[in-house]
Amino acid sequence: MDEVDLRPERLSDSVARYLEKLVLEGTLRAGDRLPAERRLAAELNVSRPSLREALQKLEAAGLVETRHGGGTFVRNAFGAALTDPLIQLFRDHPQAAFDFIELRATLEGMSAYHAALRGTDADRETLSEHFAAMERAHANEDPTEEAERDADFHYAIAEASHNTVLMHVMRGLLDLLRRDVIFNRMRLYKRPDAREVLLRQHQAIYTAIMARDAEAARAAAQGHMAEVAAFFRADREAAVRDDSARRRRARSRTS
Amino acid sequence: MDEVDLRPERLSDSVARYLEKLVLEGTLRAGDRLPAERRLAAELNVSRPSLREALQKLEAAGLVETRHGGGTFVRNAFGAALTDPLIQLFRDHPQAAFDFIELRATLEGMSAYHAALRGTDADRETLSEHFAAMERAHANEDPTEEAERDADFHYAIAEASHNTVLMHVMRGLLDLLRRDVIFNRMRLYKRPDAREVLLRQHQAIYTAIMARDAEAARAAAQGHMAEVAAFFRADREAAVRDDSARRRRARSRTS
DNA sequence: GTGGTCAAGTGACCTGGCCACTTATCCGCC
DNA sequence: GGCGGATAAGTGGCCAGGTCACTTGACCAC
Repeated sequence: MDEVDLRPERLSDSVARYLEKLVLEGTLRAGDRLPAERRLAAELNVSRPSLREALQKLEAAGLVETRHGGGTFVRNAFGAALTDPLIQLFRDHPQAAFDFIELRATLEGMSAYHAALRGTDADRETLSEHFAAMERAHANEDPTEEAERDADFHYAIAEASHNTVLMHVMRGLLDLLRRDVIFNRMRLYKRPDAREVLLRQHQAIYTAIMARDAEAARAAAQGHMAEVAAFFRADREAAVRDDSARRRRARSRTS
Repeated sequence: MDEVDLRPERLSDSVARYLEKLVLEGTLRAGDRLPAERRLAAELNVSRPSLREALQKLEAAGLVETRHGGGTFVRNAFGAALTDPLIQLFRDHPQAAFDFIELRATLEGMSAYHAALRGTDADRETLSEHFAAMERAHANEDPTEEAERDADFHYAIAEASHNTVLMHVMRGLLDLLRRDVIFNRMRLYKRPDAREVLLRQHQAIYTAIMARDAEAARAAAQGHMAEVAAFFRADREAAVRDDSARRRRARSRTS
């Protein structure tokens, strides 16, 4: 028996869906200003709270932007791509991002370890291909591409570990990462020293697995993630320094 | 000039962020029911509409689910995303249970390690309670109850590790155990020798964490899972023997 | 022009209410 | 004793109507 859900749709949901449709169809274009809440509510024959709930949802989804005394505006549809709810979660709660990296360190270590032990020749071959692709992206100075190939590489290791459950979990974690390309990764990969270091570490993991040295593979993978954590931390600290510098400039201007 | 945004946060957004934090930290667990809107609004000192806007956003993000006359419930955002595919996996490939145990060995090790390092006094207290409950269930010879308390104990360790992401992943995995999708643990717990050994190993993990000995805690947890794997293997072999015998009997009846 | 003031319009937030649905309890029937 | 249906309490869904703070633009004085 398939599960069904006959619950009637919430009013705010159908309103949100209606407005979403208008944006997608192009009836409402980016930059357009929506009618005032009171008016729009009247036009749609719904109460203002219901309309507001719908607008909040659209804003959370990145489709719309509201300015306090100004009005509500349609945003670039492009904006919708970079506002995944889960990503948002990690952005709003920085500690969770650290926990994420810490967990990945352990799982990447386990992946690399078992990949070295149990990887077949076919696994090694695909791994080699992925590593080569990563090197090419690195040479091309294409950070976005490099980040993608990075995720591919790590997933290939998980596959080579021949632990299906680990594979599934890693896939979930890496998907999260992939969707985050724009925020964290770009900043990480823009630093030339970081890109260089990361590539060398990938190389270390790769050679250890190819040499069937399980312990070395695990150590390399964990070291790699430790480095990512360090960069991440440094990135945060750099932001703090920038803040301080900005404050200094601001003060010197006013003095 | 750098872009700045001094607009004050919307009330509904800070409410949403607050509730998000509770879910991330594990204060609100998946399946928990939130207080009624009127009550929760009063507790947070906000109006019901503002709370509702926050809840709508959380629901859109998949963190929460509301049923019309029933209440609002916390959903397992990551856990579900990570473990839902696993249910399918175990149905199609029962032998993936070995992989499951192997992964758990690593994660339980990580949990125990960090629990020993970072666990607070409050964590140790709840851990003690869970361990005591497990001992009671053991003495009462109640396998079902003992298995439940077992899962509780392991989850308490994950909580004490203070890695929120690890916590959610472990919760997803332990839920699979609880729902018995992986193997019939009842059979495991029915073997008196197994129960005895498992309890002793739990004791070892427990004392190591209480003594703040991280390495010992990890070793104990990993050893524990190794033992589970061994029992499981034996159990499977016994099941195979039973099946063969049953088929022989069935054939002899029909002949 | 430039700077300031002022009023209209807007979103943010609240109070207080009604209705529909869900749940559990209890009661009467079988 | 168990089972099905009524009932009551609690819950989310929705609305009306209002206050406040902010933005905007027009207007005015300098």
